[in-house]
Amino acid sequence: MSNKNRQQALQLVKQLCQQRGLKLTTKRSNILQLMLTEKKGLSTYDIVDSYLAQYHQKISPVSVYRMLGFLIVEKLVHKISSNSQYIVCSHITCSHSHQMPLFLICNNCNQVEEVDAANELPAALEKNIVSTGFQLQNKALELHGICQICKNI
Amino acid sequence: MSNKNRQQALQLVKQLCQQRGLKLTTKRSNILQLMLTEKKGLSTYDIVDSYLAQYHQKISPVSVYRMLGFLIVEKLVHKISSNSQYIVCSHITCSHSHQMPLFLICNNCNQVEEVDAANELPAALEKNIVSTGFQLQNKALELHGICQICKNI
DNA sequence: AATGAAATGTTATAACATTGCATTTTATGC
DNA sequence: GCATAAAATGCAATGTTATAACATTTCATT
Ligand SMILES: [Zn+2]
Ligand SMILES: [Zn+2]
Ligand SMILES: [Zn+2]
Ligand SMILES: [Zn+2]
Repeated sequence: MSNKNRQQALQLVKQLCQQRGLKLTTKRSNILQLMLTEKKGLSTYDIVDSYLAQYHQKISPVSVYRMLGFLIVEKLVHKISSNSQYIVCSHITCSHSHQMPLFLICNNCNQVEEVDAANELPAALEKNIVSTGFQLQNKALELHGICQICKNI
Repeated sequence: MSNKNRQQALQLVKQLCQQRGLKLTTKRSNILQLMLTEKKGLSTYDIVDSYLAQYHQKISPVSVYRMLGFLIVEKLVHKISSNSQYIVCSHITCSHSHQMPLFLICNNCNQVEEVDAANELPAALEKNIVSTGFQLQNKALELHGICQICKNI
């Protein structure tokens, strides 16, 4: 994300936190900024390292977990559970709500692209499981493969 | 899985290993049997505990990882990466090959049901990602929710 | 300034996974 | 049968991801 877009995103998040009565503390903000500069998924410990590099300040993994927890609850960040990494929600700059995000995770470069399930996909999925009586809760799909950039290298 | 079906599955796996020139050692077989008795996903360490309880013999986590690795390579076992658990492939008793398995994982009881994507689902998924240039590799979908049994409790 | 709630720090530990090397088991050629 | 090599397993150490328990700091409210 470009510097300008990052500033804009941060501004919007600030507003949003104010609306919700939440505190976007310096460290929470720093972590979010840090994540906004990356299109890649980051592990908790990646963030710890990156935080030190960027802000010349140590932060403990425990704190990072807690701050990620905060950001996830507020739907600003997603956890990619298949590889224990975290990304900023692609909808952070818009009010757009999710229905069924698809995470396209590159096994080569770790980039994660978040797109929305469109057309008949949600219905097709539902149709596939309705006979089992299973009730879907987490509707995000984590898809692993090779991104366009890596494919063309 | 019933005792009879388990014996049958084991018999088939034995044959299959012979065909492929693989050794289904006692411990590998024990682990597979152990997993066949469960519809739940098991973690590596669950298997360590269960192995001790069933066979009165200690086995190290490292060994379990290796044996799971063997079973996964041979497509007899799946890893559910979103919760680090392992299940026997539902197709173990048939020659049926996968195209796109759906793992329906109960967040309450941990049961995993493996069903095959049917009808327009694979095509719908492909249609959703084709414009991104992303090339899907691992086509399994891990879906979290509540199973029928837990829903009705 | 006193108070209390939220955030953050600190330490320990749980849970999941891999590496490297030693030993045992098994298959194979002589 | 026996030597040899390869495969499987054991074992110790370490790495990675995550949470629990408790202490301290920060900050708004009174
Ligand atoms: Zn999102
Ligand atoms: Zn890539
Ligand atoms: Zn399967
Ligand atoms: Zn259940």
